[in-house]
Amino acid sequence: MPAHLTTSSYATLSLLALRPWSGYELTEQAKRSLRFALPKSERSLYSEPKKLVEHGLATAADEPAGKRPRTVYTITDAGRDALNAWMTTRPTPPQLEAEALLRLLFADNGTLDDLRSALDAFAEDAADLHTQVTTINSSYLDGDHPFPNRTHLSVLFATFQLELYDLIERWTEFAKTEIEQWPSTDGLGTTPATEQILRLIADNRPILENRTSRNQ
Amino acid sequence: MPAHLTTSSYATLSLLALRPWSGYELTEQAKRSLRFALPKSERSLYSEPKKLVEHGLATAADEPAGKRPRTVYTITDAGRDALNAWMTTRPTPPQLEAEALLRLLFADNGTLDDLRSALDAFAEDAADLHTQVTTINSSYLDGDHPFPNRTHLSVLFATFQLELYDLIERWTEFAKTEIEQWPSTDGLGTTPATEQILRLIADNRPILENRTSRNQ
DNA sequence: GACAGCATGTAATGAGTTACATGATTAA
DNA sequence: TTAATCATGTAACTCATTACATGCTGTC
Repeated sequence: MPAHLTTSSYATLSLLALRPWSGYELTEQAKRSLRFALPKSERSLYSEPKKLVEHGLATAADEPAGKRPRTVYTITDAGRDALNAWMTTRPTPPQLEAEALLRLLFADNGTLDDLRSALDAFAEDAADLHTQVTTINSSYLDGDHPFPNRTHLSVLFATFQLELYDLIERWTEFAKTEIEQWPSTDGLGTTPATEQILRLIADNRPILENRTSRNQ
Repeated sequence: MPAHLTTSSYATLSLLALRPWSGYELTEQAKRSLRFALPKSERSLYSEPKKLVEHGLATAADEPAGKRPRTVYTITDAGRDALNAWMTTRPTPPQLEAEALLRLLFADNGTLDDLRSALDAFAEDAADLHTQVTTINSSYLDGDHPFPNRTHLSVLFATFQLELYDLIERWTEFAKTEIEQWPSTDGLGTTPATEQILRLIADNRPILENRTSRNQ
């Protein structure tokens, strides 16, 4: 009995729905697109297609490139059906993994400078990703999309990334302004600023808006 | 040679820096706080403290509760040093896992209704998390924090979550408005709306602001 | 005193990452 | 022709999740 299908399996299947790919091509493609929605499935895509074949959702064909073996995977009708069915199910909740936030939460184990560096790195990484997404999408204006009839999807998809990275950059600025007031990382407890933020939270009012540019 | 220390190890170590915990308590605590920065370390926290002990960063004491074994872990000086050192290193880039976004990227394998449902679920999950964070933090106003002298950290930490969930809710609204114009999920390619968005991206101008409330 | 639920932990399984190996292709 | 890099895949290992086992605690 083959193992159960995971989100990574369906992501792989979704790629196969576009066209047949070799294992290597799948990992490359995952690095480009899947990475922004399912980062973990980047390297594991050598085992996923095999699982799909076991389930009858794809077929494997050996197409040696020279003397090297090369396996090309193709989706089956059953695979398309499975994909259709998956599309009707409820997606799992979003999860953010951000080590920089962990550093903030436990910042009292380090210095203020450590915390500032962590926040700077957070913003930098977001700016990098921002640039990547902008570059790729700008090229679509020149008709450079690998699947031109899917541009409407990938562009709407990209808007989320851009907003997210923008948020990270704006929030980081805010956080850095807040900690400028701190004499140290530890033991401060409920500072006046903390209390103001807590009131905003309790009243469900926006925080960055109310505290940014109102210089401390 | 014990296995290498991961981010989860340091997260565990950070909790131990607060006070000693049993294995069970650690997993419970992880569900509360760590979950928002490092979602994966929720259940794996039974093996992490053992690894810390192997490295000499924590000690394990058997404190049976009745006849049941119960192991309580305590951080060592070497553990605090390791934590200090970790705090000076660069955090890894943030990663978002969002199956709902995957559904959007490959929406042409399903119906428009499937896509709408996925987006609704995305917003709902964000609203849920939003409520959770608001509830917990509101209680801090009544002095209800388990580590009162750390309130400044956990509240600033929470502001990021709130902004993120708010973004998800706003973006979802935007995305739903965009797809209202679509006759189907597949084959649209570069629609007029898509092209306008692409221009905003290329010019590095904000997207939601420019397209929301300008009714299509 | 029986049942539900909390507290506690181990074991088994499956997923994801890293390291490695090796053939093809291109640049110098 | 050597070196560098790309394309291709396997194997080993670590990590994460799930399932399970068992004892305590309260309550009706």
